[in-house]
Amino acid sequence: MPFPKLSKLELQIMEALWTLGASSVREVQERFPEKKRPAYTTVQTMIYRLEAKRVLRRVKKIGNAHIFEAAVSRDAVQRRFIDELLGLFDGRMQPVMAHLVETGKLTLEDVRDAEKRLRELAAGKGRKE
Amino acid sequence: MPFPKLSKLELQIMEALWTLGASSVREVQERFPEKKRPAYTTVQTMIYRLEAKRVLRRVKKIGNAHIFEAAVSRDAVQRRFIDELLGLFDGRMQPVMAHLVETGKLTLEDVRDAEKRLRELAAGKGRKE
DNA sequence: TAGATTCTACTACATAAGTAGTAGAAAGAC
DNA sequence: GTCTTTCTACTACTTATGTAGTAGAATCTA
Repeated sequence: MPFPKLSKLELQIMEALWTLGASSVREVQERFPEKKRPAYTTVQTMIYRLEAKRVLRRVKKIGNAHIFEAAVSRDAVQRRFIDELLGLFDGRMQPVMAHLVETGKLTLEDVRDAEKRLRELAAGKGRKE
Repeated sequence: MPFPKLSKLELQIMEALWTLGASSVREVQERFPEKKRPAYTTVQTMIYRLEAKRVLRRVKKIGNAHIFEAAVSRDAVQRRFIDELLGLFDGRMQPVMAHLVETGKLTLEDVRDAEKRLRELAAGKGRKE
């Protein structure tokens, strides 16, 4: 398998890297909302662990600080996450969708988009894009 | 807050209880596919822990075995899970939906249903229920 | 009722995840 | 060139999670 599972904090750190691009520990740390900002060394530790897992890598040095960048794509990781979650629900999407709609997480546009995509898929089913 | 977060295994155990209704440790254990079935005492331990968290409770005894039942609803737990997931993605639903469609997790029916619900909500917006 | 079976109630232990402190090296400020 | 700041590289500790063994009580079976 391409890469291991990421925990919540790890994912937050990756989010920072995906958003900011290559960054230092400090930059990642400061990406956390002040209220729930972990200590500098906490972020550092997590980054080191992610490095060990090959999920990110150090690309260069600026001043005395290392600069890190993501080594896996946001999409790949998200897919993995979603699959895990669905696995837990045993694929029963109905309640999931219902909740998304009720909480306004899903817009009509999102849904229409999905519908369009589904239609396309249906039309070309059997083919491997 | 009503109840704590559940880990993956814990969730699987709850799934068993939601599906089977009040059950013994043995019944829950046997709900796992043979290949990845944890030891009896593993399930027992998890059930005890869930009991400590008040997520389930023992309701009676049959023979020398305790019978447990869920003390929180499947819906409530699922909602919580979904919200967590979204939080991690920072609410960006588009990739989530895309992935669901691509992997066939979402049917056209699911989507149409959501669309209908959204329309209803839009029509009655501002109103509660 | 004696032996076999099944459970309970504990205990134990490994790995992961979250959190952070410390010592000393490097760089920046003047 | 010294003083200050900032980082790195370790180390440490706590809680959660997954996993399961053991001793002895309770129940079932002949």
